[in-house]
Amino acid sequence: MVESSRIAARGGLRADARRNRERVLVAARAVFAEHGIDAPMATVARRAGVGVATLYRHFPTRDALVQGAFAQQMETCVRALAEALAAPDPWQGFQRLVETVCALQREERGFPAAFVAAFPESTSEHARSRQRAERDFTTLVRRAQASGALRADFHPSDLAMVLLAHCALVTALPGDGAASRRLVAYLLQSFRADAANEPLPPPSALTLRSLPIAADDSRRQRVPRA
Amino acid sequence: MVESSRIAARGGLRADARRNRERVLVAARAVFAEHGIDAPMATVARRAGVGVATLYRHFPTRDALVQGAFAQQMETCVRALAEALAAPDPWQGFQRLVETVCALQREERGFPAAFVAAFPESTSEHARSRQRAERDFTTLVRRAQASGALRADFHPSDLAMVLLAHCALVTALPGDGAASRRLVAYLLQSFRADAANEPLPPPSALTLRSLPIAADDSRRQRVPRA
DNA sequence: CTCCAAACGGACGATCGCGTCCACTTGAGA
DNA sequence: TCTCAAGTGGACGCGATCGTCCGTTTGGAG
Repeated sequence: MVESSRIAARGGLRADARRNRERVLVAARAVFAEHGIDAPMATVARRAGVGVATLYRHFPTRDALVQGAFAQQMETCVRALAEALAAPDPWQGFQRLVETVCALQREERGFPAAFVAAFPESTSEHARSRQRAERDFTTLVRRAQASGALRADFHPSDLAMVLLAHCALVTALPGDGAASRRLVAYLLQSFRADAANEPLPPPSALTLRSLPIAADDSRRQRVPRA
Repeated sequence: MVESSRIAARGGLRADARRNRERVLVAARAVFAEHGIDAPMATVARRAGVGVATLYRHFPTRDALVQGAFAQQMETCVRALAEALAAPDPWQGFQRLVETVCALQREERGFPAAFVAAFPESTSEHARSRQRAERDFTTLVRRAQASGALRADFHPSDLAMVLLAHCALVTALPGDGAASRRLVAYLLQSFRADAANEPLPPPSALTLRSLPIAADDSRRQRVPRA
């Protein structure tokens, strides 16, 4: 009884199973960072030192694996949003939020694609947390606009736009933080109210939910010109 | 003699070969637009009503096909640059250039990826025209900065940054011109000198040449949650 | 220590895209 | 019309990835 509850408490998995699961997650992060989230499952398995079957038992689909691998980063994003909302100056909060998320995308290679790709899918749990994130972000935007720092015509959907564009930059240019940082800086400046000298085209219907499987980064190889 | 020169004048191809070549190009544009530039060669062949062998004879590699399919758009880009240089107001020229190229990426789906992907490769001819494009663009930037409209810390490499980011947006959101237009508007505003209220991080080493195989858009499919 | 269900690993059949090869067709010069 | 090189099409062999199946191993309860 004591023993069995100890197992249940640790996820109902046998000790070796738990260990393997963890190994797989570590390997997945490494492989995804190196080869993109479309890397062969077998590669992840080999790197983890387990058989494919083991991998598939723990994560039946590639998406499950991706989700597992980057759960921590997602968590960080959620936390960043909470912090942004709690910040005394809403513009500061907004700016920090964008910078934090983009920095995360920059640092954890493979994550950006995962981040963008993760949204469309809907576990009821995920759907709810996503909805909450959107609502919170909208609140943040409104506050920042009310404070006069964020331009009035900024639309919450612009966040998805930024993240998508930024994701591509990071994915396409592994290791080039410079471009990423610069893009973010440009955009943040144009989001300030005092830069709003000209009207914008209408916002897109883009939402964090419901959207785009984005730029994956399968490193395409040039065919050597014969 | 008259006959043979007629053939030579039309590319040295037999009438049916020429016809097929054209069909392939049309099919390629359609297929690339629909499935991304990584679509199976066989799909293009089928759509063109041709055998694979025929396709491969005309275009030995996928890159050759991509290049052929979007040659016209590339041409348009080059022309746009020339026009921008010729414009009386360099800022106007700059702005129109960015808008034109982005519009092109928006309209001809599949082209953005082709555009970005096309640069790294170097036929001597291509290399030269690329170099020229970069030199011309740099000139344009300098003039626009001298006129006082373009912020002084804008760096020519920022163009590549914009195109890359924009490419991802267009590719990921087929049919959503809104996001694309909005991103371009935001960025153009932040490029204006009068928006340069805060310093930027240093520019990346990013060049049009020598760079990134970008976001392809192989439509990844959600695995239906069982 | 014994036992068995949980966990494991890797072989395997299936699918897919690539690019070549070769036997057949056809355009066009004579 | 005749002829043949140019052009064509599709079958084929190769290699990669997927996801499953099944015989073997092992954790841990009794």
